[in-house]
Amino acid sequence: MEGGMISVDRWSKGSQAYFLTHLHSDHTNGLSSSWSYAPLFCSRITAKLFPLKFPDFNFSLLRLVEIGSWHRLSLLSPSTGSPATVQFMPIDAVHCPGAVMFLFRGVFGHALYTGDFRWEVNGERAMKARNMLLDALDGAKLDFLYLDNTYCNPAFCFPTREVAAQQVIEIISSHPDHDIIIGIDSLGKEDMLLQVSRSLNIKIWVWPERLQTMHLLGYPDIFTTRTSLTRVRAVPRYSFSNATLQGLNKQRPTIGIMPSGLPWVVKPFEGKWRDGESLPVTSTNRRLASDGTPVDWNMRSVEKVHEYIFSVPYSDHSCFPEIKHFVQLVKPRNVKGIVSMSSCYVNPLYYLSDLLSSTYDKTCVNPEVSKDIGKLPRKGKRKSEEFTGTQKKDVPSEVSFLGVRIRRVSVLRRTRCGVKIVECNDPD
DNA sequence: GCGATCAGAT
DNA sequence: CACATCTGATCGC
Repeated sequence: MEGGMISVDRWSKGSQAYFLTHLHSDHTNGLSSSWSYAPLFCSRITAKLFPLKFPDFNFSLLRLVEIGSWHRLSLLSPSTGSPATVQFMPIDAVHCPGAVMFLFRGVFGHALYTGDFRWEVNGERAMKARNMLLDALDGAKLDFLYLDNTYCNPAFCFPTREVAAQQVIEIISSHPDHDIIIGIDSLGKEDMLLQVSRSLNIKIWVWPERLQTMHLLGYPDIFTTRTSLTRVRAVPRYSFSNATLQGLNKQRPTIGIMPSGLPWVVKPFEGKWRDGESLPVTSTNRRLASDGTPVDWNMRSVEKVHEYIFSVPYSDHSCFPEIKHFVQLVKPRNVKGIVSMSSCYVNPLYYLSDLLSSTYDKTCVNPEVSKDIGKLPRKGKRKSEEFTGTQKKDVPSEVSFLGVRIRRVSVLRRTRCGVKIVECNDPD
């Protein structure tokens, strides 16, 4: 939309202020060293890491903002050109280093963009952040919530990161003669590695850029780029594969550990499981209930998904019970998921409809969304079929099994897009 | 030839 | 399915 005032994790031209929640690349699409549209607000840690990703950026545009403080922006109303004030507060998202949510206050009311977040129900940092948010709202309801709906499905329920890290430790200590490969990204899961290192009194190998990140973040000297110093290596997730592990095992006995909220799947599951049949723990497959929704993910624990590979439910995104807890807390009038698919749309309200029906402002609901409230997921598995037009067609089993609503388009691609907030509601 | 965008894979 | 990331192809300049 033309004439927006502020953009969050969205970098196209036309806003007067831009906000970056964290430095994962799916939130920086469109940002580059040559980007220079307007001031960019982010947390202190994000600003510190920023040059690693965008070395030639015009840093005079960066505005580091303190978590827990209200900041005032004087902007111009896009429609009238008259001055308009927006206030905002960054709040700890407890996702990866530097990650924050942004709470906005203006003529539109209160709007919260969560970015990616994990607020464990009894987590110390999450509780502090939760109190900060409630204090900032001061009894007001949230008018707009832009929610990290990555795992907004009751099928997703995983332990705290501390428990999951303990599972990693147990896998490593039960393989005393193996080399260990752990798949991680360019940012995030540092605390898991720290917990492993301390508990087993062992250093952890990381690749050179990652070591630089660790140093900038001020982690103690437990990370190294010298392979001879440790049998535990954290490697980029994209370089972690079945083939990699098979290759490594020709040299030395090696196991891989994949920390993820999603089971790490070697191959997509094509077969059929009878309802009620239990899976062996070594299986890579998941069982479907008769309505097509997955079971067995609840309280899912360590899973050996391959001869050499273990999947551990360590997630930097909130799982469903945490999302539910969060939504109950902020009582939003309007919710929009920040993660969507171009081929299928996971309506973030779907499994929250009971919670939202009392507070939800029906007049703000996109008709597409309101139609869905109270509807049941589609049942059963379908055969894959080319999508056309607007008529209902059969959908791939993987899509219906997630219990999502289908919006067909030509490409199968996940998108995570930021948002542009304009003067009078109408988010996006 | 370069950056932005997209498809595909891990 | 997709956690986030990289590589390679293609498009427009």
